[in-house]
Amino acid sequence: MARTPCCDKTGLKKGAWTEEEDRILVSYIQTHGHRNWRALPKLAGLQRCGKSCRLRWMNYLRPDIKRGNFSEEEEQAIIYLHKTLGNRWSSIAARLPGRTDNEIKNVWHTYLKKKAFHIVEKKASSEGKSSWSEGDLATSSLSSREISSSPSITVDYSATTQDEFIWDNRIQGLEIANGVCIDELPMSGWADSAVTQGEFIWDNRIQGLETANGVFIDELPMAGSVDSAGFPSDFQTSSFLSEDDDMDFWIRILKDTVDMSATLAS
DNA sequence: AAGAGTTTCAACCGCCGTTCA
DNA sequence: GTGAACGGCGGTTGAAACTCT
Repeated sequence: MARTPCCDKTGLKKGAWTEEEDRILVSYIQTHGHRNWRALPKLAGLQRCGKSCRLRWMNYLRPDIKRGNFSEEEEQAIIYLHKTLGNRWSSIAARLPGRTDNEIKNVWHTYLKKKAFHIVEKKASSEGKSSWSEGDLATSSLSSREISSSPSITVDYSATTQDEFIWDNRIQGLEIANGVCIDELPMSGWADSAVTQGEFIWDNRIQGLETANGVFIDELPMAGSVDSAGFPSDFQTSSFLSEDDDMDFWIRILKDTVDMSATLAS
């Protein structure tokens, strides 16, 4: 069966938005919000499809959008987060306040990718490797320490409320030291709903860990604004793990996270 | 000055997961 | 349980701006 189009495009305008269209969209959203993107253009009196309105608002008109060039710190953060998350632009954008996924994607493809390659190339050269390829970027054990000699990544985990906020730099330090973002751990799809405490078998150890500790890993208190202190002085930063560590790698991160969470909460 | 080539980035497209009737 | 509607996402496009010759 043919897929239904997102909207009837006959008579709808495409291409660059005019100032007048922007004004209408902003005015409508400020007054009524944007509960239903598909219905919005008709209600606002715009000859655009709902998706186009959403994109324009999310990527350009939102009041919290930060315009202008990316700072050195933001570039370092993108390179580091891309190494960790891959092309998950929205996940990367969620950690850079005021920046959109589209903007980050554009910046990556225009010049940051080359910059990251340059760092990998420099590393390969210092290790006596004669040549490098695009794959090296994805597989290299590039840590934030190699991206910048003094990492200063400003990350905003604003997904949960400030009331629940129990944060200090140790969790960020845990992420940086291990080259991961804790809330991106591969938890979904692995868990066996039948698992109980003590039944730690290969595929369900993560859920077992949750059960044993009475927590949900993705609800750990990691949200809130993080300052850019980078590595806390008392945190071990010399333990970047290779991809070969696989499940043990993740288990160790989760165990550390659970322990840390308990310490912070007490 | 002007035309060609390159870069930038806003916008579009189509797929996918979630929600809801 | 099912399928349509919807929002969100990443890949891609193409016009405008910029640089080079």
